[in-house]
Amino acid sequence: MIDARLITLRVFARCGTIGATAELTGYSPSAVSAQLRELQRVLGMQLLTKDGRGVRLTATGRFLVAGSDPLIAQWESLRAAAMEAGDQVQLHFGLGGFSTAAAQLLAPLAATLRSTRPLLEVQVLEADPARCFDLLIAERIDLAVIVAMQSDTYGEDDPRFEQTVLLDDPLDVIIPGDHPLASRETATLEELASEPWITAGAGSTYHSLFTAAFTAIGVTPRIAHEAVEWETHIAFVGAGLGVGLLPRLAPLQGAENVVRLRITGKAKPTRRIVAAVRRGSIASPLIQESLGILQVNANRILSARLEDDL
Amino acid sequence: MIDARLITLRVFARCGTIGATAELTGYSPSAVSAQLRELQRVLGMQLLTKDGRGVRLTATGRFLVAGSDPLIAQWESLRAAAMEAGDQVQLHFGLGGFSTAAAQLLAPLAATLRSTRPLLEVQVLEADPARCFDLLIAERIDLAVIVAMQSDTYGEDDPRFEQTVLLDDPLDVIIPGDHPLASRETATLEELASEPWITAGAGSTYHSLFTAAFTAIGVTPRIAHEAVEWETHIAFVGAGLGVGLLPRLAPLQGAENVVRLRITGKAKPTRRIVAAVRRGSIASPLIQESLGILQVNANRILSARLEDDL
DNA sequence: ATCAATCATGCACCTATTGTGCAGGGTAAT
DNA sequence: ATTACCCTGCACAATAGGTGCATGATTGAT
Repeated sequence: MIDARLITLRVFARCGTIGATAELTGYSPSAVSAQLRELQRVLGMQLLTKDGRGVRLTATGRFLVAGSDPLIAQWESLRAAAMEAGDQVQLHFGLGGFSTAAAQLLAPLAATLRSTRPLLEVQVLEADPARCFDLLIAERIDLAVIVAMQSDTYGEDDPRFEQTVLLDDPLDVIIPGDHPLASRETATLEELASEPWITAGAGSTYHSLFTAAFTAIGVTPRIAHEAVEWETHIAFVGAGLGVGLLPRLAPLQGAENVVRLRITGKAKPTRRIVAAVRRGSIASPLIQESLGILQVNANRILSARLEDDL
Repeated sequence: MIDARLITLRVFARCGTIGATAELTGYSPSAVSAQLRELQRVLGMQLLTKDGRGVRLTATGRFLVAGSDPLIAQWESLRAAAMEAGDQVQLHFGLGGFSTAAAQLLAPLAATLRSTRPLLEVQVLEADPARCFDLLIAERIDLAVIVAMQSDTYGEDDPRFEQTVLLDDPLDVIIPGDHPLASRETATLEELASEPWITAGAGSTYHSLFTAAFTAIGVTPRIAHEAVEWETHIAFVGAGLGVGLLPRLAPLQGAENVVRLRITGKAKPTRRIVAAVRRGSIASPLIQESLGILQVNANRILSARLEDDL
């Protein structure tokens, strides 16, 4: 119910460029440009200034964007309360998440919702955590399952979101089958410190997890290779190119010549998996139900592990 | 920036019928109907139910409308703060008021604004107090100058508005020039209690002022005639049909055979003239400036009276 | 009981908002 | 200087959203 042009402005405040805003919102750059111009006209405010070859928010623009956070939250909250009060049915629901989460948590959620709410059209978008937040701002999705990250752009207590912890997913090490430690059940990071490591590209979510794990024990690992998909990681390890970290949730699915070991010792790196929604919307019955389903699934995974560990 | 369809819903909540909503918002009934249907669709809520030959808000609808009050206020507040912070210029400004106020207070205000803000397009709508509030809700006007009234629909502390007292305008009596009291300067209501009275139609703002004045002294006046315009009141009095009340602000403008007397005694009826704006918008620089101008004019009127009284 | 009045809504039609795609112009980087 | 990048203006197209009239349903009056 908040004017779409204001949403566009908020997305622009995140992206900084018209082009990126267009990509994120699904409009063309011309449309974004025209929308923002129109917004300035109806409000009688100058929100943008030319800045080099791009445009930049004015002080007024930044003020408006910052001030609109509580407005959005209040609307979400009102909408949620009305849905709750009226026992109404929602007809569209956008979910976002990264690959493993999408597979392990979002897919079952979507399936369950499809059966409990036949009228609901569920849409799942695979996207990395940062983009998930962007998509939440752009109102392209309503709920995201992501790896918690303390990036410089989105904090845990960002006024635009509310986050709920789903589960802590520990990282295992994967090593080649012919590695000296391959017959072990567990290993410490220190034991593997001098190995050639395979990691994700700098800037990705996993890279920061990776470096955090090693700075915790005061070691700078030697990075031999970079891979994007877990499947590639595993293949690299299987080819004997080095060792790597693999989240417990990511399946090893019959890989040749790769062994997975639990990490013990002081540094036990984990990734925290959280659900994020726009602030205010958490009271919505659909969100509540979804969070419940996610939590149940997360607990199922956790208890399966406990049995596994016995 | 709040979706126009939500505004329409709010207006409907006031009016109760699609037709009245259309009239107030300036749309056609079909458009209002379509808008509300579309609103229900995008929100996935049932807001209206058939009720006889009309429609009625559902519980969800009422909930949503009530909950949207703070949302609107917050937006107005944000908008005002941004205008203030950015020193921006507004380009449209809608004013509303009833006849005397429009003439005595709104006209000078509009004139002043036209000179201080050449870019601003000022629009004045003449409407009675109740309709002014409706027009504020419908966002057709931004500021209204009205007679304070404790009607059943709009209270002084309505969450949708903020009101500022401009001046208290005393009511005088007007009597025919050949009346026994015509040579006096003042009179009490009691002295005139048995006269035939001329008043406004039941339901109008002035009618309630009129009755309030007489219930204060415990008298039920005999109502001889009803008139809408002050000019008609005056003409009736001039024709010797009875006596009437006339606000000090309303000019007697060379009427034949009519004398105006100040009212003294226990009951000194006055009408309180206030400015009303949508809640939150009062911090806007344009509103602030306008209220200042109105206040200056009101004080000018008051001091002119003081001189007059000497 | 009939008739008229009152309301909402569906439909055909139209307008104008709002979108796209491409060309152009200004600015920074190589 | 050349290239690459980003925003914007323009012609054009889609479509959301408007009006007016006819229709159907319901209430109140004659």
